[in-house]
Amino acid sequence: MPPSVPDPARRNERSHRAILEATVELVAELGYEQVSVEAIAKRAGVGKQTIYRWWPSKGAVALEALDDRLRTAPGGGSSGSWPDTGDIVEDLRVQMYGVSELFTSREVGPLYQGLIAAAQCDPALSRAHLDQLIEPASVACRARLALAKERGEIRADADVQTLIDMLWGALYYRLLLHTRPLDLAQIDLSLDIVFRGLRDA
Amino acid sequence: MPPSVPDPARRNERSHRAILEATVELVAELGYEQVSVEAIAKRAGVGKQTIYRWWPSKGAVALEALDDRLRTAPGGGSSGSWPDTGDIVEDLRVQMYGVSELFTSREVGPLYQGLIAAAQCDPALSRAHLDQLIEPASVACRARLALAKERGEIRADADVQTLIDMLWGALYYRLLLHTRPLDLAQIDLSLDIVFRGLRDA
Amino acid sequence: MPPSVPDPARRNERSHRAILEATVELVAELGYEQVSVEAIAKRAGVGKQTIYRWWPSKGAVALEALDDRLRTAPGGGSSGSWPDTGDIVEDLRVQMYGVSELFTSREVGPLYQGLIAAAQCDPALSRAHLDQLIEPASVACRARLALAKERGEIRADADVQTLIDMLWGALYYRLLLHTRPLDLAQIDLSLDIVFRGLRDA
Amino acid sequence: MPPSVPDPARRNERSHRAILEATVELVAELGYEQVSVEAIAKRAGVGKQTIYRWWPSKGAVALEALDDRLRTAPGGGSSGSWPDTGDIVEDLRVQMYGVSELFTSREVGPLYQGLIAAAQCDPALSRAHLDQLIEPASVACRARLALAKERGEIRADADVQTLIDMLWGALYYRLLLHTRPLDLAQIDLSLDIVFRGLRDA
DNA sequence: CTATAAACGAGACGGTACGTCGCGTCTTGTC
DNA sequence: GACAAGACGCGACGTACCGTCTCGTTTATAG
Repeated sequence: MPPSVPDPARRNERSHRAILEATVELVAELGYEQVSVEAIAKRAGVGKQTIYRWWPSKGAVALEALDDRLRTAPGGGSSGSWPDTGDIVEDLRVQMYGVSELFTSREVGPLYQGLIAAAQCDPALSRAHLDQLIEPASVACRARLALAKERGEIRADADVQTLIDMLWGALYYRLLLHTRPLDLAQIDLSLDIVFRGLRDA
Repeated sequence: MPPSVPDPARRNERSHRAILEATVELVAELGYEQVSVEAIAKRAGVGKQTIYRWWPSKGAVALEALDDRLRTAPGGGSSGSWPDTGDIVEDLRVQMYGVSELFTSREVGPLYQGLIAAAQCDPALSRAHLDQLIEPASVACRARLALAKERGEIRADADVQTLIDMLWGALYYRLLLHTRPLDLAQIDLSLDIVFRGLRDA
Repeated sequence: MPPSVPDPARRNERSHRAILEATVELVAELGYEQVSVEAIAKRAGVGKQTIYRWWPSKGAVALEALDDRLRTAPGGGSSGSWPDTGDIVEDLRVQMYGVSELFTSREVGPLYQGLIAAAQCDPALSRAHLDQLIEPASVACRARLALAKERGEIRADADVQTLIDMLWGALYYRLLLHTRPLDLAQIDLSLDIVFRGLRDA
Repeated sequence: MPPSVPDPARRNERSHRAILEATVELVAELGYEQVSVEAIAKRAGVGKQTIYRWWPSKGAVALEALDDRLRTAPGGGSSGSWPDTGDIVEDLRVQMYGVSELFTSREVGPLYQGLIAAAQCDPALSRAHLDQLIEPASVACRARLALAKERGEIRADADVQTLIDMLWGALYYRLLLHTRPLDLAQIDLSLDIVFRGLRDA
C-alpha cells in the first residue's frame, strides 16, 4: 500500500467543514483561478497537507464544496426528488428556474464555472463531476420525462436525452459563454419551442 | 510614451506564424493547461517577450491560433457565408455537422475547450472570444433564420436567438461536460425536436 | 502537571532498544541527515510519540545510540579504564588507535559526525555530548597524563590539557574536515612531535 | 545541455552581493540552522530561484559568503601571503591569532560552524570547502614551514603536515566541540609543546 | 548606402504557488 | 498509563511559470 490511503474514521470533521466553507467564501470573493490551495488552507486554519491528504486537487475540493452547497440548497440541487404536478412543462420550468437561480448566485455561479473550466484539463475531475452532479440530476430528469411520455404528454418517439441536452445545454451555454445573462424568460421560450412539437397531435 | 505600442508594420511574420503553429501543435500534444508561454516560445524559436509584445495572455494567443485554424477550415469557421439551399433544417444541419467535426478534431477540440476554460476567469478573453468567434457566427446564423422566417419556414413568433442557444448549447454541452461524445445523429434528433413545432401549421 | 514526566519504571525496554538500534542502522545506511524521526519510528516499529516521550530531539537519540555502541565496544569507549604499561606514549597510542578505529567504522563514524554537526546548533545537545562522551574520556586521559608527569615521563611545566587538545584535535580535524583519511601512521607522527620536547632533558 | 548552466556574464551583481550579505547577517542573527533559503531570498530582496540558479544548496551560499568575508578580512583569510619575519614560531602565532579572532567573531564563527556541520552530510560541499578554504591555507602554511626547515628552524625529519593538523586541529577542536572558549594563551602553549622538540638539537 | 531605431532571440530577474517532506503535537484505540 | 498508529498545524523544501527586464543581434526603413 504505497500511497497509504488515510483512515476516514480519524478525519477531523472540523477541518473538513472549514475547508469546504473557506473554498466557497474565497471563490465568491476572488474568483476561482485567483484562489490557491494555500489560500484555502490559510483561511480554513488548516495545513496544506490536510487538503492534499483528502483531495487530489483544488478542483476536487471545489466539487465537494459545490456538492455540499447544492445538497443544502432548496430542491436538493435539482437532483433529488422531482416535482410531479402532472404538467411536465411546468415541472421542468420549476427545476430550470431553480438551476438558473443557482447559476446566477454569487456563491455557486463562479464556483461552478471554475469547476467546469478545471475539468476541461482534468479527466478525473470531469468524471467526478459527471458522476456526482450531472448524472444524478440527469437520471431524475429522465425519470420524470419517462412518466410524461407514459401519460402521453410527450410523443412516444421523442428522444428524451436529446431533449435534456438542449434544455440544459442552453443554460450551460449562457453560463459558460457569457453571451447574455441567464434569464427566466428564455427558459420559458426554450420550453415553448421544444414542446410545441412534442405533444402528440 | 513609455510602453509605446509596437509597430505592426515591422512585425516579424515568420515569428507570428511560428507562434500560432507552435500553440496549436503543443495544445494538441499536451493539452491546453500543460502548455506554458515558455514552451510556446521555445517551440516557436522565439523570445518570450515577442509573445507578450503582441498578445496579453496565453488565452489570447490560443484564440488567434484557433481563429486562424477555423479561417482556413472548410466553411470559414461556420461564420462566413451560410449556405442557402432553401431548406433551413438542411442548412443548419450542414453547419452543425461542420462544427461538430471541428469540435471532435484533435487540433481544434482541446484548444477550444481550453480557451473557453481560460475565458471563465478572464473577462477580456471572454469578450474577445464572443466578438471574434461567437458573434460573427451568430449573426450569420440569425440572418439565415430570418430568411427562413420570411419564407414561412419558421413560425413568425419564434424566438430565433433562443433557438440558436438551444441548438448550439446542446453541442457545447457535450463539448464541455463530456457526458457523451459528440455525434451527428444527435444533431439530427435535436433539429427534429425543435422544428416539429416551429413550422407554421 | 499537564506534561507530566513519564514514568521510567513503565518504560518498554523492547521499544527503547529497538529505537537505538534502528537509529544506528539507518544512519549507517542513509547518513545522519537523511534519517528522520519518522523513519526511526517506522523501522523500530514504534510510535513517533514514544521517541518524543523519552528524548528531546533526533540528536539526543543519536547521542544515546552512540554512547550505547561505545559502551559495548572494546576499551569502553576509551573513557573507562586507561591502560598503564608504564610507557605513556605507548598507552596514548593504544587509546588513539582505538578511537581512530571507531571513527573510521561504518556504524560509529557517520553517526558521530552527524551528532557533532547537529550539536553546532543545539546547545543542549552539545552540553550532553561534552558531559557524556568528551568529559569522561578527558578526565581519564588527564589522570593517566598526571601519572606520567609524576613519574617524570613528561616535563613538570607541560600543559596537559593543551596536549590533549592537540592530539585529539588532530583526530577530530580529519574526522570532520575530511582532508585525508584517518590513518594510524599519523597518530605515531603526532605522538613523536609532541613528546620529543616534553620529556625532561 | 539539460541543466543548462546559466551565463555568468549576465549575472546581476547587485543580487549576488545582496544574497551573500543577507546570508552573513541572518546567520549572525539567528544561527545557521534557523536560516532558510527562503529567508535569505526575502532579506536579499531576491527570488528564491535566483539562489538556486547559482548555488546548489544553502551550504554553498554560506561557503561563498564566508569566503567573501575572509577575503576582505585582514590577512586575506590567512591563506594569502604568510608573513616571514625569520621566526617560524612567531609567524605561526600571528596567523593562528588571526584565525582565532575570526573563529570567535559574531559573523564568521557561527557561519563557519554551520558550514562544517552542513558539510558532514554533503560531500560536494565538503570538497568545495577543502578546495576553496582549507587547501589554499594549507599550501601557504606548508610553504612557510618548508622555508623554516631549510633554515634549520625545524628538524629535517619532521612531518610538516602532521604538525599543521595538530596546531589547526586544536583550534577546530575548540571551535566545534565547545569544550572551552578559544583563547590566545592556548595557542602559545600548543606552539610551545610542538616546537620544543622540533628544533635541531 | 549607410545609420539608427525597432523588433527580435535569449534568458536572468522578483515573484507566487505548486505538491512534498518532516517537524513536534494531538487524538484514538489497544494492551 | 505507556504504547502503535497516524492525522494534524506548520513551515521549508526545490520546481515551474508568470510577466518584466536587460542584453547583444538582426533587420528594414529614413536620411
